[in-house]
Amino acid sequence: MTDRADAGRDVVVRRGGVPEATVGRLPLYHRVVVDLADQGVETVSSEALAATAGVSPAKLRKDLSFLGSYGTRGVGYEVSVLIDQIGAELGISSEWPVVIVGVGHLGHALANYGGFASRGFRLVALFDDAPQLVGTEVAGLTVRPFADLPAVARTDGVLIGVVATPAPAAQQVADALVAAGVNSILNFAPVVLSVPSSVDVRRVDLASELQILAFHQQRRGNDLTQVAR
Amino acid sequence: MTDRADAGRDVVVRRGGVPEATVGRLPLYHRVVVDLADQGVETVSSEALAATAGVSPAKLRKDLSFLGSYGTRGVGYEVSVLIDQIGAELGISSEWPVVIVGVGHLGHALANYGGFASRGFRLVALFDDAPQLVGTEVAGLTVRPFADLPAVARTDGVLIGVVATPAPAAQQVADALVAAGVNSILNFAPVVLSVPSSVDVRRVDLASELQILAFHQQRRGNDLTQVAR
DNA sequence: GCAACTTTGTGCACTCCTTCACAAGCGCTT
DNA sequence: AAGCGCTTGTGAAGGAGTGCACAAAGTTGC
Repeated sequence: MTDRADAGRDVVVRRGGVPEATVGRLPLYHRVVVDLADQGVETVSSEALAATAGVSPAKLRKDLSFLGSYGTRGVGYEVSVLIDQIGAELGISSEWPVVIVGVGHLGHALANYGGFASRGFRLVALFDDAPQLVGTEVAGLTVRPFADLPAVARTDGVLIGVVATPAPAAQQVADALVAAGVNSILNFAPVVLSVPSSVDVRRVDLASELQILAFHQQRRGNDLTQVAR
Repeated sequence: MTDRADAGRDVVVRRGGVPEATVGRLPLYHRVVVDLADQGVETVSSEALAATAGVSPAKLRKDLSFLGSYGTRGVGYEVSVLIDQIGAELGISSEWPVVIVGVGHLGHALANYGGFASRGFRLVALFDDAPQLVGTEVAGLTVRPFADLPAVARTDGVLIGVVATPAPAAQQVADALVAAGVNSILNFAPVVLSVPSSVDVRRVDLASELQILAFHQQRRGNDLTQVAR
């Protein structure tokens, strides 16, 4: 009866086995501990850190435990150790070359975002085909025509690309990125990109976020009218 | 937080009980079915719709089933019905007034985002205290000093606000929004906002998204070196 | 050097979400 | 009008994520 009951699948995944939900919170934790370090804090308890990050202490401890045991019982976590360990897990030690396609307002905003270098990213190129943009300088980089993508991607080994174009252009931009060897895409265009399964796409969509807020707002409103007679 | 012992634990939550994970996907579904309607498609199966939205058919059907039974067995879903039902669930019939605080590149990009009206939102004001911005016109609206917020919020009944300021200003902007009666905040500043528990905050953070991509990229690379000997 | 105190790390139970598999139901064809 | 093929809707199972509670392990004070 117990033919394959002992198959080692029930074991909690260890090396490299950080749960997805935890991965999603690591950048937040990283930001918070860096801020603490800037404020001169050297040691922090899970309770204080959790409060700052807006999560529960138990969740925070469990998340950190996936990276190893870097806390000191009775004391807390050393901030510098957390920065190093979370950073290592996120690959901040490496320097990922990144390109942005689309230099409208959004592309401008992203290019001028100050936190690239300190988080392990290096912005290597901006692409846009609008004639009035090509050749201009944005955030210290010269805007290049999109046709230059393959060359840049090959030279710099770009694996991560940001799509900040209008919706109609997004799919063919994504296709070109994939063809150029990019296999992680951050998509700000309000479309669902169709890419090979080997490519990882994350979608950031203003309207979706607003609609989720509105949904909760509406539900709250309904509850209130019910509760408040 | 609230102790509601009588909450239907055995019974499947019914009226207004759409699971959070489903809520997060409804805007995506809505966008996809609207696109289909624009293309002249009148009927769609869960399989086709799921493929277009990038989710599994079973998940899609279960998600839609929380809104009611609006499909026809053997045929599929009528696109126009889905638009109406998902729209109703998301509160698109109402028109939520929204304000944006911070009119840098990001604020510009958000203000010029075309999809507000068609998704149940109405952008009622832009705020920024930079002297060179106040009084200028952006996306058909005149940029106003942040001090005008309370008046606008009261007049238009604003419940949803977008924070597109630099990090240092975000917290006090959030405080002012809350004081003005806004209780849903979409925060693009890379900080954790501290707000009363009655206020709903969603955070959109470029760096976090990139870091999650980088994490997977790194893991993929490690796997490859391991697998490929 | 020991006891009291503090805080981590984690097993366990529980809830939430996803996937599977199939009966129920609808339209089309013959 | 009856059967056949297709697709929805949904119970049930499985898996992932969260919260609880406490033992383990470190520090401080005496």
